[in-house]
Amino acid sequence: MLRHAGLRPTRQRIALGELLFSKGDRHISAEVLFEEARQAGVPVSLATIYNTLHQFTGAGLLRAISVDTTRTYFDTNTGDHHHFFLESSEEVIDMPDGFIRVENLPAPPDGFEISRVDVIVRVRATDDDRSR
Amino acid sequence: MLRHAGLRPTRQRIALGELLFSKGDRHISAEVLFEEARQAGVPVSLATIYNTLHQFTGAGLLRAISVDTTRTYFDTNTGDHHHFFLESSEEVIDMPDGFIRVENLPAPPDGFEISRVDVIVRVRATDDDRSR
DNA sequence: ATTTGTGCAAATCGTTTGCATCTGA
DNA sequence: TCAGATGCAAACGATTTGCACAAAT
Repeated sequence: MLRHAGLRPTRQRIALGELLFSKGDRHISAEVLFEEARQAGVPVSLATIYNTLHQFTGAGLLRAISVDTTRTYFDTNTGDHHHFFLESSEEVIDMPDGFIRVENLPAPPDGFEISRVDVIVRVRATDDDRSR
Repeated sequence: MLRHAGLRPTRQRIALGELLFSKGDRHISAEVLFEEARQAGVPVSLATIYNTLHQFTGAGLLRAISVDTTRTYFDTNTGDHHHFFLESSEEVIDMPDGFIRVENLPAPPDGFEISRVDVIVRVRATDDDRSR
């Protein structure tokens, strides 16, 4: 898989790849992956986590999502789908597939073509106090 | 306007409000607004820019958009509309109104209600070299 | 042997905070 | 007068970078 993506299969890339892709679809931040690696006994530095996430993204194995300005989330599902964002817990979850259809998209500005359409449905707990 | 929002009309808030709202709909970052204020001869600190942007957002005068993890953009158009994001220039522009219809939205997870639906259409220059 | 990746620590960058000072009501 | 606002500089947290060392081909 790594070799196919033009990346040298190193210890840490293999380990991170396993952490990322063997548990189904995930939305993970660098910090969390770092922590998981640490707990799995994989010796890896935070710098390498970032490098790897970006290389994987460049290779099309991951997709970066911006929902939250403070953190970048990486999505292991690179297919065509959209997300819920739980505002309270700052969690990103996949929207069940086959839903959402974006209709009547306007033409992009002249000289531009669509690269991706992101739909993010922000949700909050129903019984939250709405005083803010 | 400020008073109506429960904010004291201070020199800097008035000045920033004018910069923000007298040029039609805008998508602006703290840094850029700071620069504009500086050039307009408005004495204001960056901290106050941030305070003001957040207060305005809290008061419903602005809306924060996250398209780019590095920066927060504030939109002076708080109505129901969506955006194009020009990947090359990191610019946010409004989508002409009356377009885009999001159909067949799945129900939010149990105990949650929709707070906002954001659609971001990322576009890139047509003649860009696609080698990356 | 060469090239590419990794780890560390320091550097960056946007943003936030603490606190003394000022200002609008 | 005095609560609330501002400015400064220091603090922060996520991410990036420079460079010496290690590992893959």
